[in-house]
Amino acid sequence: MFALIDCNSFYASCEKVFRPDLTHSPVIVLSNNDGCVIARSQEAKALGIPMGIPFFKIKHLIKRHNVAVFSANFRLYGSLSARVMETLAHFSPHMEIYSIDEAFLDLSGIDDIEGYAQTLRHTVQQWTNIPVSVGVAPTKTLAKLANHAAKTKSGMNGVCIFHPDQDFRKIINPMSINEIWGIGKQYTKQLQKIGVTSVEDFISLPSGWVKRNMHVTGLRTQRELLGEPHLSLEEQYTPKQGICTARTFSKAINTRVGVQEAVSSFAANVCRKLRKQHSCAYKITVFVQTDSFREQHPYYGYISDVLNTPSNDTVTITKKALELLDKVIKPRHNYRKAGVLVTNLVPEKQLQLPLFPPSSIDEDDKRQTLMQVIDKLNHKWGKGSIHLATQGIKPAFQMKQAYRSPNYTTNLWEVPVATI
DNA sequence: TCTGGGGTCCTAGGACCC
DNA sequence: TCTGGGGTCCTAGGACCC
Repeated sequence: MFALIDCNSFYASCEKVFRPDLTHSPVIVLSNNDGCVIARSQEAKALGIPMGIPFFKIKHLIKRHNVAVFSANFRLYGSLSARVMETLAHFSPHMEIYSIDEAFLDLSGIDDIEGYAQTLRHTVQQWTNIPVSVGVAPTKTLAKLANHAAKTKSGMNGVCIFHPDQDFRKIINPMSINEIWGIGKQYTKQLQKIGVTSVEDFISLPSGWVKRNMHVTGLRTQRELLGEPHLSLEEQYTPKQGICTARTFSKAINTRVGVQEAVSSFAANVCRKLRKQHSCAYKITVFVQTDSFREQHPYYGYISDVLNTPSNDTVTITKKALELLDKVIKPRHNYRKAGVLVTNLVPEKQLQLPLFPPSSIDEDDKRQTLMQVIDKLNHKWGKGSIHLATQGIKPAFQMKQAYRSPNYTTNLWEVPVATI
């Protein structure tokens, strides 16, 4: 049996952990640049604040209902996520961390699953102060639906179990197809067109139709809903196949230097992530975009190139990224977004050296040491404490974060203070 | 004034090979 | 008039997820 443990309103719950005064208040968390709503506490959902809505459109609601507003603080959420996952690891030797706020556990061999799930829930609450819901079922896709039921149906007490020998169809059949894991906006639209609206409708579709229109992934989803497991627990860490850093600028940038500084920073960030997972990249892509909301014909340009030798060196990759930027940027445009993407990743240790290396092995070693020092300093003193000059001293692309909470758990100067 | 970021997987189609 | 068959690899684009 698979259990899916999902943190309730995770980012909003994180913001409440060190703010007991907000325990019963509506709380929302905003995306980068304080652009739109990406998380809402239960109380905020009840006020009718939709997911993803631009912040400026709900300012009146915020004022009227005294909603607590936070800029996204991903450091804090990452740190609290680790605490939750460590707690969950006590409950099964087999766990898959699926996202920042979700994990699958293998609960095979547990007799009293209901009691076990309740204990798990209370333990996470007590140890981390984060509320979670638990769904248990014979397949991952069904566990997702069980979790959804645990969250939304009254009387479930945060736990919902689909035993294979029990008639859980009564619960899932009426559910809407867009609750199914793997059926998103487009498929929902397509399915509704042919009159398929409930889980039951979807299950009864001929598999030929599903295969034709939703490919093998759709077919897998259908089978999983019937109780046949087709997805297994992925316990092993797999390195990422692509790494990207992209940002919307708080204000449009109309100078070449401004965009160069942004792209330099993104390249540096991508390299830091590459080194963290011990990978090197062959291919680099740079993209820029003008304002897609205000311009009638916004410009989206992207360009890629491959390196002779894969690298995770900030100087090498930044140089290449700036070269590419020069080719893709058009003058007299107001840029609103840019990004750097690296793909064709290979493990650091298995580098294929070129026949005629451009630099000596000694120089490479020196460069690697330099990167290690940079990573250490930035880890200790904060991102960007030391950086290439091309990233700029006072860059124009700085993010807007007017409502950021303290880094309670990761910065000694921001730990909560108790006064008596 | 104001609209996020970072990933995965799958398929179709083109280039190229023998 | 009529134009093979069977592969591989790569890329772009579209779907999905949180």
